[in-house]
Formats: sequence, structure tokens, C-alpha cells
Amino acid sequence: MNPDLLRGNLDLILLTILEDKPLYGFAIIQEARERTDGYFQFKEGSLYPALHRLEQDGLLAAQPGELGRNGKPRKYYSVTDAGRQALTAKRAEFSSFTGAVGRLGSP
Amino acid sequence: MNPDLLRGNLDLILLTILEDKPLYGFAIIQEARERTDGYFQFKEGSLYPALHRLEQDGLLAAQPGELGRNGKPRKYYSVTDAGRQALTAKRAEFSSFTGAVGRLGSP
DNA sequence: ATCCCATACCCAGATGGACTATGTAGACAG
DNA sequence: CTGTCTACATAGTCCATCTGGGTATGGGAT
Repeated sequence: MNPDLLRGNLDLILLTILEDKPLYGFAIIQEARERTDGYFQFKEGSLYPALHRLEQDGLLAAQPGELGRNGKPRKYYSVTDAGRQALTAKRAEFSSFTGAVGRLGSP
Repeated sequence: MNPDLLRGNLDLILLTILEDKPLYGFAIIQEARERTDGYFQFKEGSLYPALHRLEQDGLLAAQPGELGRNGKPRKYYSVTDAGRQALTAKRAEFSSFTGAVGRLGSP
């Protein structure tokens, strides 16, 4: 996968994954990989800063969960109300973008 | 429009526009704006470096055309055979990306 | 017992493509 | 003869993502 395609879409993807149920960082990576048959393979270096940014912006909220294999509590991220609004906006943005690209292809 | 969405897709868009007929820089900007009802509004600072890069990579070829209003010949860019191959590949890449995003949304 | 791997979190620095801003120059309108 | 449009071009900035590391625990393999 060309990583540049992710630009500006990582937020949309993360919010989409967390829309159904809260997950912690590592589980998000696995979930993304499974739900797309290995297409999305997020790196931790990309994921964690993005999660922190989304939390900072109030689109995600973090709750401590059960202990992981490293003995520390996992950080579960869930989508806030503001996050759901942002998700709707980002979905619209994405579909208008793909729509515009499509219109170029078939005039 | 979120400019980050353009990342990695500008090549696809330019090749798509030039697929039908050769155009020069300024005309590409207008064509993109008209074909997408004002959605794509390329800046020259993004366009010209991209055109040069695509020419460097052999995906586009430039021919001097008629004189423009500034008295100098316009540079018409056309898609090479390698460019058409690349276009096919980039189209596939784009649709598999949107497909993956879609699969996340509706599991 | 010791090594290696998977899990799980995190950060500093590099990357690179699009952006902002600016410069050149001729044509044409007012 | 000043302002605006066309048309090309580049220098420098920005910033989201990537690379590549660091820390720590527990379990399985040797």
C-alpha cells in the first residue's frame, strides 16, 4: 500500500474502527489488518501519535482496561460525541473526494 | 478540500486529465476545476513541480505549442506509454484503497 | 536457566509532497 | 501607464506520516 494514500485519512480510518467498540492500540492494528485482509498494516509510530492527537482534539476518550501481557493496563479508546460528528464530516469529505476523482475519469 | 487528501493522488489526477488530450499547465488547472465543479483548485506551486516530476519519471512528455498571451510557447504535456501503464496501476491502487476503507465501514 | 519473541506503550528525528509567497514577462483594458 | 490576466517557474515552509529506536513483561523454545 502506498503510505501517501493514508494522508488525511488516518483519522477517518481510526474513528471508523473505534465506532463499533473501544479498542486499545495494538488491537486496532490487528483489527485493521483483519478487516481489510492485510491491506492496512499500521505502524505503531504512526498509530500512537494519531491516537494522542485525536484524544487531544476531544474526538477520542481513553479509559484504562485490563492488564496486558506487559503487566500494565491497556488504554482503550472510544469515540466521543464530537468524534462521531467529526466522523460524519470526514466520511462526507472522503466521498466527495473520491467522487471528484471519479468525475475526472468518466467525463 | 483537505489538501492532505491530494497526497499521492495528484499523479493519478494529472494523468487522468491528460489521458484524453495534451494540455499545458494553466489549462490543466482550469480543466480540473471545470470537470469537478470547482472541487479541485490546484495551485501552481503544486502543479508545476508535479508535472516536472512526472516528466522526469518518463510518464509525461512535453511539447512546445502555440504562443500564449505572455508571448512564450505553451508547454503541452501528454501521457507516454509508460504513463498509461502507471495510470492503470494508480487507478487500481486507488480503488483498492477506497475498497479497504469501505470494508472497514461496513464489516 | 537463558534466549527470543510477542505484546504494549511511547518518542525523536527524518522524510517528502503540497502549500505559501514571490518573481518574471507580455498582452490588453481602462 | 497602471492594473489585471495569462503562463511559467522556484524557494522556503509546513506537517502528517514513517523509520528506527527505547522500555517492559510474560511465555515458549533451546
